[in-house]
Amino acid sequence: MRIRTPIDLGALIRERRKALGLDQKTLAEKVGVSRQWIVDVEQGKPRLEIGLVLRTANALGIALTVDKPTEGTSLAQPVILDSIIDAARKRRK
Amino acid sequence: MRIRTPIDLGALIRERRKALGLDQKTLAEKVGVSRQWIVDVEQGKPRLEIGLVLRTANALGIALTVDKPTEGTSLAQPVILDSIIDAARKRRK
DNA sequence: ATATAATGTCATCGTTCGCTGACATTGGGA
DNA sequence: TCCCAATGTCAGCGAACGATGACATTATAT
Repeated sequence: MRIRTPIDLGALIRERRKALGLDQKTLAEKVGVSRQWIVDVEQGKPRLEIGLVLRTANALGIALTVDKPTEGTSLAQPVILDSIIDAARKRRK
Repeated sequence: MRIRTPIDLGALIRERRKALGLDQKTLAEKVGVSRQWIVDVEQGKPRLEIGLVLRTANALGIALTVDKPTEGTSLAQPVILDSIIDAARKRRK
């Protein structure tokens, strides 16, 4: 399933939360945000923090992935991506 | 490749921007944000707006997808969820 | 039908955002 | 080597966030 908008992601978070048998209060406690925030993200509010959104997705076992560019394009190989990410993490610290 | 944090996504955005031969100013104009915002997202700032982040990814042709849970399996196991959440809490503090 | 749980909605407040513009530093082409 | 492009960094400001708590509405269990 393709994620294009905050509404797409919010609907997925709600679906997965219900599939896991959790209510909004329980998920909020597990993620470490307010229940109001869970309401907001499930409703697809566009101005929420990307860090909290990714954390919520991770907490629900939602694996966001990016497809590799199709063969023939000149984009970077996976190993280069990994080193870029490693470098970014080092800069963060 | 798996996107877990704003830094993961920021590094990917920068890599794809360069692969497309764009500079920060050009991408900013294409997305409709400031160049400062592009600097921020590439550096993995966690508190940026999810709506702008997704719009930037879309503008670069980055397709974010979510794998469906395999048929017959129950979703993520509770113990795995708990450890992920515990890790998230430790990072937040 | 009733009671409780879950969700939706709203307001307040301290904090941070995104834009803008300027300036410093680094990268890259000639 | 030089010059310009690209990127990094910084500050001020109006607007919105996330937490909190309360209340209304809907869903669900009995």
